[in-house]
Amino acid sequence: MGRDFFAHPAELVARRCLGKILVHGRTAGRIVETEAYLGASDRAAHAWRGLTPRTRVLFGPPGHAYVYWIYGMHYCLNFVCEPEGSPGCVLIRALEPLCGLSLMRRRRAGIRRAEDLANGPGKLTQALAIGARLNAVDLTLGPLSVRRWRSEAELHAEVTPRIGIRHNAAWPLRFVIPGSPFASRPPRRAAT
DNA sequence: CAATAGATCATCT
DNA sequence: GATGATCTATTGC
Repeated sequence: MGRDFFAHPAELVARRCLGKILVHGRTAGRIVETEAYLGASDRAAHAWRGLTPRTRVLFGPPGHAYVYWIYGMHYCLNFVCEPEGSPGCVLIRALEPLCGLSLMRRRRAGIRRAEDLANGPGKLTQALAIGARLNAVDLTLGPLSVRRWRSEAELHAEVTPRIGIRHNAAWPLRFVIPGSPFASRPPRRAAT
């Protein structure tokens, strides 16, 4: 996807990312779950406090990766959205593994089910080997990129509150492909 | 199945 | 010095 794909409000880009393919080297997966993070109005967003050394990338031009280290253990991957100066971004929360499955299994030792290889923000960065070196890279140049799968129409999205945050916990900014077994939370079984 | 503890460190107050 | 956009293993019902 080119720069124009990312140069829109984060909610819109988050929705449109569903079904797209995230590629890094020989590994790739279909994006099945995303979350939008906004700017100064969104206390859950890193950019809420404004421009700091860490959030510099978020205030830059769209179409770049924002990779941050969290809980002393994990990396999370975001796509910078909106025009330069506006810090909205999209957190990639889960992938359906498509290419390089054996490599992913090696990176995620001990995982048996394919559904568990990349069904969480920290898991997918481990499976695709996404780390601090990829912070601020341009997604339109590679080696990290987002691609369209065939000419798929915009998917219907299930919209829910975001996960794991304290502030604005009710805002409906999480987008999931309905029924996907690769989302970070399994679809609730239908009531009888 | 649900709840919880522990790992562990960059970032900002 | 506290906090956090998490994951895994373990415990308890």
